[in-house]
Amino acid sequence: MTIQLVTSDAGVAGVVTGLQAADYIGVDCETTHLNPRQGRIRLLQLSTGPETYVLDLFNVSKPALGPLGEILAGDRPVKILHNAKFDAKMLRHHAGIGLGRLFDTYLASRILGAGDPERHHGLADVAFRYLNQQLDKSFQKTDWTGELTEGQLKYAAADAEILLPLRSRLVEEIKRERLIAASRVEFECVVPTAEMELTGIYFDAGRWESTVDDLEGARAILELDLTGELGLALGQLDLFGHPEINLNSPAQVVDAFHRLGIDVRSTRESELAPWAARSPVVARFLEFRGLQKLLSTYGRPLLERVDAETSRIFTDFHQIGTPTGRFSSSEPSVQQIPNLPEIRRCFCAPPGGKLVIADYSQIELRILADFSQDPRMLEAFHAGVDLHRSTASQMFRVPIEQVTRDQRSAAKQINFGLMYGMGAGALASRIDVPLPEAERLLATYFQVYQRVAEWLRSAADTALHTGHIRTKLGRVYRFRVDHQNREQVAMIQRLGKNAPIQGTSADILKRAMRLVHDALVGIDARIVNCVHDEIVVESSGADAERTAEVLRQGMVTAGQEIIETVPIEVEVKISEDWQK
DNA sequence: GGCACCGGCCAC
DNA sequence: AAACGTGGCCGGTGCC
Repeated sequence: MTIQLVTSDAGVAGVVTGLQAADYIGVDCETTHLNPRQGRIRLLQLSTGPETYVLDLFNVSKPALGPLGEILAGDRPVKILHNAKFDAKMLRHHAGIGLGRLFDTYLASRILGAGDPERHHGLADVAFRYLNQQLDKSFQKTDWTGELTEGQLKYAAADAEILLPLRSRLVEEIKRERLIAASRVEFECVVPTAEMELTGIYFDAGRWESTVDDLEGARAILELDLTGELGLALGQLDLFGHPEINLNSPAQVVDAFHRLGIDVRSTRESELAPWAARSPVVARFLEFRGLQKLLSTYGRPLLERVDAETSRIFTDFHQIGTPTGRFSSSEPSVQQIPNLPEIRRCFCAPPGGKLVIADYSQIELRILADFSQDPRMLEAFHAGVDLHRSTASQMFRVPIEQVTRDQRSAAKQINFGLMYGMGAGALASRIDVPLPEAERLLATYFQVYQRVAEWLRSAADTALHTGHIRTKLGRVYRFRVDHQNREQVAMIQRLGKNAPIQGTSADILKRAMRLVHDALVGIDARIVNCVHDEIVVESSGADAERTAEVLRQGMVTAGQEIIETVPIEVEVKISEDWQK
């Protein structure tokens, strides 16, 4: 292979010529920082295999990259990258370049890894696993701002060059494991995810600050009160002779409760809740803990995440964040923001804009209906009736309009719980009935939905006996089964039921992300968040209605592509802020 | 001081 | 006691 170093605008034409005939090109960036807003691209490496071009972007101007941008944005040649989200963000932010058709060796490796937590997926790990080749990553964290060394250039070129043979090997594996459809959806979701991260979520810090002040005031009063009462019970005094206790220490709090005759084993809410009715101190403690959770996790930490210039929060989305295929998000996680109006309303559109919020209606139960082909469940969804009400009506043999609130609630608990592999014991405690009653309810449920019962059984069996499950798209989750370990066997049986459903839901959301992203071209709108069955788009006020229609259409289409026998419903709302 | 673990709890 | 799946994050605790 040869390396061609390009250090001026004049050199770009030669690169374009060299790349045009290629079917595949390896693409990689070296940057001065991992965060696109804090660092720049130093090197852009492009490899056809025999030829590797290394462009020094400190010395090549953005306009000169135009023709190269067209190659990168197109469908051919296919771009091969390792963790393309990173390069996509850098190229979009600093060079205004979008990525077209791509193959991501990182995501491919994760898909093939099928959730194995032992496997690592850095480029060197993947190159070693699939090509048996040692890759030197010691230059990765060197200083990319100054005069570049021969070693740095060779390292940079090698990273791009290896992507071509790596793709070939990974494609063989993907075909062998029948993971083509899942890979395609993942690859096509990279650019929407990258752009969502770059956009960030607008946040009203002023509003949140005043809410935090109020909550802190309320917490301070409770803290004073509880420290007095519980600290006194403990008999602990500080230097000034005042009662002392750490309310954040479950051990100390349990101890204090014991001394007050409150016989609890832990301080978790479900344990304390029954006492709260009789004991004001327990009630106040629970109130304190609620505020403490809110403030410690979301209060100041959220404010510190707000970018001062843009008033936006930039989070990391992990496209394959879980073995089932779901996204996860971190620093901060925007998938676990409490569903409280005073918090959610701070995630809003910038002045003059709108948030368009769309979520799938009961997508996991629809997936269960599709997998099981249960005639009664299918019929309920086709008729468009309230599924939980319909379930209750059939279980309790009452007309649908006579279903009581408790009956519907019990049916709902079962509908949801069974997808997680819930047993009679868990059901009994959730709906507060004796165990035999819960067992009877489950038996009745399975008489109504016989095919659901069969599917759940066979899903658990498949997991246990084949050691893997697949989603509708064919994504695989593999587990090691130790048949001697009873707890683990039970766990795998529950996973066998849940993972295909949860994973299929993730498949659908990712497909939707791509369809929506593409359909929003030309509309003043961009995706700002996604939460498992929900996509949030920020738009201008003028384009909100169009955005809503595009969003609904994209999500429905994605759902219909992947589950064909159950209607898909998407609820869409236009709002100033992130409220349901 | 950093790391791992735990109890606890937020989202879907 | 734990109890139905997937994550991330907090403060406390104990270890090196």
